[in-house]
Amino acid sequence: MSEDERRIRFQAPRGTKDVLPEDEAHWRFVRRTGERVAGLFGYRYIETPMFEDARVWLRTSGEGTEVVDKEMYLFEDRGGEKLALRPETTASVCRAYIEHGMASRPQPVRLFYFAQKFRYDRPQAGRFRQHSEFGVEAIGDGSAAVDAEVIDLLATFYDGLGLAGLELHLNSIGDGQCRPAYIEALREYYADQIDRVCPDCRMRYEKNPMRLLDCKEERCQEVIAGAPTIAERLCEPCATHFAALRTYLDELAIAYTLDSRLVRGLDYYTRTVFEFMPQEEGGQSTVGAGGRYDGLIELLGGQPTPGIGFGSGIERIVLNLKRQEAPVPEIEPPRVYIAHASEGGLAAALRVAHRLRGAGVSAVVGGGRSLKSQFRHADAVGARYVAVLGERELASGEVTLRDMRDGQQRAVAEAALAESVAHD
RNA sequence: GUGGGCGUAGCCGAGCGGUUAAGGCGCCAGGUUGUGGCCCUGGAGAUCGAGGGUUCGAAUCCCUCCGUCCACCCCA
Repeated sequence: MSEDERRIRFQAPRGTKDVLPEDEAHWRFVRRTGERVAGLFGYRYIETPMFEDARVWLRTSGEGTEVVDKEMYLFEDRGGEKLALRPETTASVCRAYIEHGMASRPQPVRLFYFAQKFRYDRPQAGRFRQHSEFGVEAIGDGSAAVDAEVIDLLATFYDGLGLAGLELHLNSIGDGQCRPAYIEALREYYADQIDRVCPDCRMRYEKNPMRLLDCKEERCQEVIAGAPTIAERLCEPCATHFAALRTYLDELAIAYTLDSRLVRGLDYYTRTVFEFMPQEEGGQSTVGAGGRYDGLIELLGGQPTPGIGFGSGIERIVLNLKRQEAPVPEIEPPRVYIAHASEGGLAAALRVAHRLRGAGVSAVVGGGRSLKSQFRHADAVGARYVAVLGERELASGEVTLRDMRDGQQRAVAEAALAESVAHD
């Protein structure tokens, strides 16, 4: 190794980040809340590989979408398999549903997950090349009641986190029956206005007309305002489904904003689509989003099976919790810090710590330094008690126990230590 | 993929052509005889993001790259 190579300072790759102990309280709170709420709704845990056959996404996400065209991490392994780092989780879970014959389980199959996703984006605040998300999928029941359930689950999750000010945007984008006709109507409308819109929109007109509605360019707004909406063109079944969902949401007292311009970035969505976003203005706003995907299982080679789910980015949740200074449960510091002096003291300290942990009491053993140092250290890590094991204690068989909160000290038999520190 | 701001020790941050590269936080140690939080003293820790150039001389000026942040795009 050359001198130059030896001096390399490694960094986490662009767009990735380390989650450090400073963030532990937030991350574990989000995780615990997700697990708890998923349990409340009867959802079961699933985990799928971080990479798999690239076709799982190439076949489902849609050509012309950013995710497939330019954001996937594609690679070949040593055996020549064409693989991709998971850019989104739903298709992966659906693949598992088919592979493991979950159609023969009671329907719908309710699943939740924590997963990393990878997209080759240009990073910015709240946007990463690797991010984590909490998500659920309910597969095998096309009823609007399941749509309401999934949205309710996500709202309950945010509520449990104490995230305030999120607005639910809701839309129906129709299905194979009505969407083609709508897209035709949209194209017809835009055909006359095509010279008035931005270059991006001209491209959208060709490749992905639904996204025309999503354009933020000033010059396109007037055109969008006059465009036909999907709402007025939904086929009877889609309209009925959407109306039912709205009734259920009203029943659940879940407020929402109808947003006829809400379009998702993946092609497999049908009917219900939704997004939760903070009310403040700003780019990377969406914290959680999802929708129904009634054709997806079939695209992956399974029997026609309806499904709906959402994903919610944990980095963005944590960002919003911090912005709002929302309280999160603190991480418990070690209960007992075991300070020692002399060699025999260290061995005894290890034994005492082992015994405390066996009794369910957290304990850390001080390093080889002066007692003064060990006390400073104990204070710095926030230990409630310090147990001293020095020559006197080794001789007497009792440890000196100091309550760091009030400074009171007393001698305690080793066997009684766990009990002595158990209560406040 | 496009445009812009920024990059000095783990963190914050002064210096902006010639300094042994401030200061604060944090870390480590000491303030006598086995003990924390406050205070005092000392110490470790900086290829001044990287490479190239201009100059007698560059952390300070120029170029390239990398990283980061913001907006767009897209999305969680």
